[in-house]
Amino acid sequence: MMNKKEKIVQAAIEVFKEKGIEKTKISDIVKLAGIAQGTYYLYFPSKLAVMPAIAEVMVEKSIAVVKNEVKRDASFTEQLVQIVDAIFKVTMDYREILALIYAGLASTEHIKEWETVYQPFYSWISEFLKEAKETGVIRESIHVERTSKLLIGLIEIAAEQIYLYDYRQDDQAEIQKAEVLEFLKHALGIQEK
Amino acid sequence: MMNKKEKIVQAAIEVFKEKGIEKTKISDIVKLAGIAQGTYYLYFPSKLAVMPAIAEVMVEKSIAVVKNEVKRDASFTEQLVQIVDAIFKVTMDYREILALIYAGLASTEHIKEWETVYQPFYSWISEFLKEAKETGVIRESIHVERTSKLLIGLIEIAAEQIYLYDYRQDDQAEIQKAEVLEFLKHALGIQEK
Amino acid sequence: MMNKKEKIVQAAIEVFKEKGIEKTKISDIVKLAGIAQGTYYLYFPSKLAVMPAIAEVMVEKSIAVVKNEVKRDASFTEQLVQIVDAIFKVTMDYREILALIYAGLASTEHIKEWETVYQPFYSWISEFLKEAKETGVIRESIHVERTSKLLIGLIEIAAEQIYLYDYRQDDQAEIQKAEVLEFLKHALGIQEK
Amino acid sequence: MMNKKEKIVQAAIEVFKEKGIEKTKISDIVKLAGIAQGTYYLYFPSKLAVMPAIAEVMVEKSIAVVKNEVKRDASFTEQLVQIVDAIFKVTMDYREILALIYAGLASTEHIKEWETVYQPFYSWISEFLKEAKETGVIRESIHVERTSKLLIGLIEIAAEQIYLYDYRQDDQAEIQKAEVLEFLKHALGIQEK
DNA sequence: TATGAATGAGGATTCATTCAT
DNA sequence: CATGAATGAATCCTCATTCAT
Repeated sequence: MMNKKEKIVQAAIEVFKEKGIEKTKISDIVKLAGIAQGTYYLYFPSKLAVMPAIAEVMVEKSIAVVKNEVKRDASFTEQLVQIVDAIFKVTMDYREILALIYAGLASTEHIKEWETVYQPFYSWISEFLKEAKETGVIRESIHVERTSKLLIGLIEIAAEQIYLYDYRQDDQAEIQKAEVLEFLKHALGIQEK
Repeated sequence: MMNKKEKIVQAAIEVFKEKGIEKTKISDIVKLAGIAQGTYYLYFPSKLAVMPAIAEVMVEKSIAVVKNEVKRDASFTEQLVQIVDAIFKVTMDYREILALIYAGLASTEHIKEWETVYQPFYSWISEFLKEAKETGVIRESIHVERTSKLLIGLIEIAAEQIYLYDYRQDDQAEIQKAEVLEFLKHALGIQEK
Repeated sequence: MMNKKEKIVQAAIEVFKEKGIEKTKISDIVKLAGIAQGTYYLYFPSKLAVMPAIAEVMVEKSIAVVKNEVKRDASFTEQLVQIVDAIFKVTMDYREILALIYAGLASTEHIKEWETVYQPFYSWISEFLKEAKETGVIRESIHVERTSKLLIGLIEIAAEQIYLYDYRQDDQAEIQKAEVLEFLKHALGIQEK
Repeated sequence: MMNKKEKIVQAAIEVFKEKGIEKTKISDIVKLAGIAQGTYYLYFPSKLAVMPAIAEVMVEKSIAVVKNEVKRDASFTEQLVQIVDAIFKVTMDYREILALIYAGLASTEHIKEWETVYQPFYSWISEFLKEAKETGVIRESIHVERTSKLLIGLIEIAAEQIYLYDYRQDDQAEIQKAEVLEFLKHALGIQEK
């Protein structure tokens, strides 16, 4: 049984996703969470104050999807494909929330928390790159920490562009994935036999 | 002497930058623009309807900076360095307002206009890549239109990461620029003598 | 045709009188005033901010009633009777408002305005006492300004006691009036032939 | 060691005095009293229900001060001076809370209790007047019960006027006391050899 | 075109009160 | 008796939008 705070965060994610940030009413969130209006304010002092908690959950979800999709015993290239697939999937599913987290965090003092929240994701990718670098699969000159951020950022951007610009999403998504993958392979300097 | 529409757009940029989207009132904008409340609605049908016009101005500024910084007679790699410099500069200067535009457009039906507005920027980069591809400076497999979007997106993301995560901005910015440049060179498969 | 501000003040007096301060909603006031909810806030920044304006109107009403009831060509004692009658009437009619003006003013920063607002009433009574003192109708040792305040205060208090304590108001009011009149006559040292 | 009910009353006096009626929350009161929110309702059925208890404590304080200041073996006039001094002192010290009580009682059905609560004070003054009347020190026509209320009301009003209207309180208070005393002496028709 | 007073729907927030423990 | 987490009704105020001038 979830505690009330978790219920609120889950409900908030759901409703924000459904309605967007402006249209969402606290009453929608608490209705879905199955609690009273006032109870919300026992846990969060304002409408926007859930944002950091949501951000945390979303990043956890992203990591979980990536960890689940990626087969660690596959080849590096295969794993890269899986990572792109996973990030595209998460971004497509949750792009509205991700956008509003960004806007929500940006419009408050919570923006500093973003780095902390994303850190586990970066760390996982860093580790992935580090192994590949050590086995010579990617170029020697890669700086794994900084590259992990560029890599995640690039794939997210690529996924968002699909959503923004293309309406025939299904095939365009595959084309864009292929493009970003090709881009990434060269960027990482993959040398796989 | 600016006409009223321009005054509104300039004032809106100023106020949105100052207060963020939620906190900005039409009354703030018209006060700064020196016009009456009702006059706003002669030019824009709603609060968010000014966003595309703002976006347009901002993208024009971005393109102007890029065109100004890039020397078209330099080598491809030199021009790439200049492009990265230019986009970093614009993003650092206007990142707040750019985030707002994105959020503002995203929260309305105006989001489709984003592509139109950004198109001249993409076109310019596409042309730049096309020439390089024709002269064999970058790899043959590049799809210039899609790559132009990835390239701009990647550089912007890289610049934003500096702002988000690093406080010692001056030296970190240079390191990040170098990293993204290296990343890009490999991604594009540069073959320069 | 009254302007909007006056309409609001009149409606506020009416509704406060009817419902008391806690139970009164802004929506009640604007409904009675025949204006929109938001219009209220064009003229007064908060619910309690009408209070000084109400106070002013109430004191004006009090003075008007007194001036209307008192026949200036009657004897001093007769005029005193009329003053007592007038203040009792006003206090009975508007005691709820008077109480909440007092509470409302007291709970804000507006309390200093009270003196200004009551001043015309004091002045009128002062003048009345001054004439009587000059013609030797009341004792020589009277300080007219200070006594005017005591006199008004005493009559108001006497009227309020009736309201507070006695339910058979009609006859009790007459007894209390007689008592306060007797009290006052001695206090003023009336010497009327 | 105080019992819980007393703690609540004391805390309520403190908080109401500090914040006024509207701004005071039950949570403030219980926090200061050092008890749980629910415990309040074991002793008082509503927020305003504590008002009569506060009133009682305040009136007890008033009576105690009067009894303490007044020397029963002094002459009537001297005792009158002492009564005026005592009521001025109490009113100056507690005028805010007294105003609140009045407003608080007035805004509920508890107002009827005010008479009961004040009764001991009235009785004490009545007794004082009765003795004076019997010994011929004050005029025969005095109705002692009704006059006791007028007397207390008049002195309180006089004291409040000092607070409201005069900032140089020290000397003004003495002048006002002298004025009200003179007023009272005549009103009561004192005949002291 | 320009004005700015007027509108009124809408929702975040508060807080007195309850009740399961 | 005591607790304090939970409740949810109640309302002030905001502010985008309109429209008579």
